[in-house]
Amino acid sequence: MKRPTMADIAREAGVSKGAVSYALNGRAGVSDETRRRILAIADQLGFRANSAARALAGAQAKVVGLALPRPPATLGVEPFFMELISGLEAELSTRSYALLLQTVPDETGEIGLYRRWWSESRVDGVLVCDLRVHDQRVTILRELGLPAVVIGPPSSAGGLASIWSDDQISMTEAVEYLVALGHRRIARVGGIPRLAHTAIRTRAFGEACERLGITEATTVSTDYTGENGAQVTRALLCRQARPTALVYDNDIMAIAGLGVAHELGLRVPADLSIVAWDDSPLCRLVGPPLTALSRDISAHGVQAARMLLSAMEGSPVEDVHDEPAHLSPRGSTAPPPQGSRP
Amino acid sequence: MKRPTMADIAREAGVSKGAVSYALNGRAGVSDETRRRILAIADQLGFRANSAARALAGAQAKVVGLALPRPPATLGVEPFFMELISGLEAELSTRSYALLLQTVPDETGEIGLYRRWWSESRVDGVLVCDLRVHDQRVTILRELGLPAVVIGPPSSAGGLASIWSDDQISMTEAVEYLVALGHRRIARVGGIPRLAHTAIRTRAFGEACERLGITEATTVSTDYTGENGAQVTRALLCRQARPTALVYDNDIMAIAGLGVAHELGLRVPADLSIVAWDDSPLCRLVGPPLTALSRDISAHGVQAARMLLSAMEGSPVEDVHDEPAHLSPRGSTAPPPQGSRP
DNA sequence: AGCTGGGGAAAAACCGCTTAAGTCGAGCCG
DNA sequence: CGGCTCGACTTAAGCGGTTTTTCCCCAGCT
Repeated sequence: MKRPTMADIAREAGVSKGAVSYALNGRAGVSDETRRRILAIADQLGFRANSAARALAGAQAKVVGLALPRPPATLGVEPFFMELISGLEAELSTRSYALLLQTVPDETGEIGLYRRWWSESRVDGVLVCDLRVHDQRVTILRELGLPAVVIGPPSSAGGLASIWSDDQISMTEAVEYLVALGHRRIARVGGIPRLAHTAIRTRAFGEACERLGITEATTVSTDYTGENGAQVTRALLCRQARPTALVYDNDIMAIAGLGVAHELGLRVPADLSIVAWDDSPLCRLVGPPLTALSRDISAHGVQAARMLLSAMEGSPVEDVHDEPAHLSPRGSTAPPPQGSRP
Repeated sequence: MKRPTMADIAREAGVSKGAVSYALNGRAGVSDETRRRILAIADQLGFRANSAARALAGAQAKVVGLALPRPPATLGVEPFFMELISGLEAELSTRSYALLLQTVPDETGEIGLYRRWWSESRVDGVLVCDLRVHDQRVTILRELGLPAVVIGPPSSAGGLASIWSDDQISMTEAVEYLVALGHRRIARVGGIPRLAHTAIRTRAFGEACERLGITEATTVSTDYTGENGAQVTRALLCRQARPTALVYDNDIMAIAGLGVAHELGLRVPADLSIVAWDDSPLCRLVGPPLTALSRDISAHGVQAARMLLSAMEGSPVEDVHDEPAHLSPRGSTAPPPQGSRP
């Protein structure tokens, strides 16, 4: 089977390739009459512009890239990325952009990938996630002039357009809620510490606790995996004065934590309250359903894709401040057990 | 910043573009001496062949496509795809192939996507999953001559190379295990019925039950979502003579089912045994940990990518029969409650 | 001396599309 | 009626690779 080319259409319509190009791209230079004829023929032949040729001729590749900065093994369980991807996809596909995906082992690898994508002209723009506090990637991207949108706090975006939700607000809400329930010993199972949003959450957690007079407020770091979350939870719950409430940095760890609580014979929420961050359907499916900081990640993705598309068109793009995750109280939180109240 | 091109290298080295091409691609036609010089210069300039130009010149695009045939919303929770993707990625990235991802609403959309990918020369090959019993997609792909590997049973692959694990064996193992524990009323919460592997599992479930003299063996269909799984579970457990064991077609629904059991005051495994299919880390994290049919999806992905790569090279590719999912007994299965034994 | 053969490399064609520049006839104006 | 503008196309030059063809030079043979 042979692919039809513009030359075929031109021959068929008795015009030049150039005219066909103008007609197909909706540009001036051909009469409406001719345009219609060309479009009809193109349609009938099932013509599709060869993406390589188009990209080569200086137009866009119609591809955006997303580097996934987590080891492949941990990606599977983390619903965040898949939801983000489906949001991105939803927007990109309507504009017939494709999404190029690649996992990278670390920041260096990611920078190499951007360099390669750039020098191969493989993508028109990229989305950057998991921002570090001082992130080299933004520097490189600006240097390369590769359009990019950062999914993360603008404070670390180094001038690139960014979309984020204010984790400080959400964290504060969670802590206030727990304190209002009567909790005084609250611990946090945090994510990877070098990530910018983790830092923000850690600070917010600390500040909120201090403001509310909670002196026993620990944050323990993890790598976001369920195993690690379970491990840390176990350690926390075996302490002398165990916390009465745990705040997790993602939902997977929260679910793992729930499992550990069961295992140790602690009742949730009677003996232990649990708050998850990110509210995948899973949170509603476990027993008890988890109180979670929920936000619409997929919508986040849609928005990010939109921003990137307009950045690629060259229009100046404003940082977007998406709605912060808000607390959805469910069955996993309650006042602390009697004995542990002051 | 300007991208170095082959012309730049040629000028620098005082040779022609053609010589550079030969040198870089390790083909005959240049002396070792010249080749070394060219390679050195290319390296020093950080040269990367423009992927569009390369694709245009008839070489490969170095991209493989994966259409995700599920509504974006359900993708997030389903660990299967993400694990598959990370496996694919692991293999593809070592050979510097990129993975192009797109969600499609239905089979028609997917066929359209393949057509478009083909006519745009966007991909060198595709991976097909979620096979239907009589799947149109395989016909189209053969017609287009687009290299493809089917992730699913060869019976529905219509001659395309396929990689699969024998779900019949696994299903039989699960049923035998439950029956050996003493269960007599077993129900199955199945996946989307028009998918080929679902059909295979349904048949295997029915046959195994019949062979073992289990007369009350129902299969209920779902759309694989946790919600649907919960719903169906609720209905099954409210029946007159409720089943003492449930076999789920994925892990998400199994977890949802566990939640429902808790909600109804049934103890797992004392009152109800649960078997999950696909063993994401989640299964080990809930309480009790779920007995599951586990297989290495990521390895499956690696293998699939390898097959596709060799199919794209034109070598004949044998169907691969991956190891079937095998039962990992955990805390969610036990003999049925006393009263319900015959 | 003349012919052949072959290796190393230059030259040029080509892939399919975009786009600047050029052509040509029609319409308008002074 | 000459000169101009303008719309509708055509021409042709890239884009950055690959591949085919051509060319040159020199060794080897008759």
